[in-house]
Amino acid sequence: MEQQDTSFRQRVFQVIAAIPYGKVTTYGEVARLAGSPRAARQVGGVLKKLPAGSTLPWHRVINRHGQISQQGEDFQRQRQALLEEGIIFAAHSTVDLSVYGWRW
DNA sequence: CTGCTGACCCAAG
DNA sequence: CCTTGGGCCAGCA
Repeated sequence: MEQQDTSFRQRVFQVIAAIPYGKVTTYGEVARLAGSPRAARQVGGVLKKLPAGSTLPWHRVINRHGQISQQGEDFQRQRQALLEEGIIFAAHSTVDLSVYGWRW
């Protein structure tokens, strides 16, 4: 089988790195693809500690409601990044996952 | 080693 | 429809 001695964090990095430009996914999906379906929360924990200069497309990860789970400046930053990829937010800052969702 | 925390999710009411 | 409560699980003090 594949290598499972890689840390959870490592696998999360790989999963997120594979999200195509213009697409988004949820924390739950990332957790599932990383091998721990119930560790959606921890995905956020990993991203929170992401180094500032990371090239990882962390902004393409949102919650299952199609909304940004952050607040404050980070919220604004993420929204900006998504808008620049052509991802459109509805009235209530909602992303249509049936349109932009990755591997749905 | 123990306990607390959280950029979540789901089932019930 | 919205609100609660519980679980889950990796990180870190």
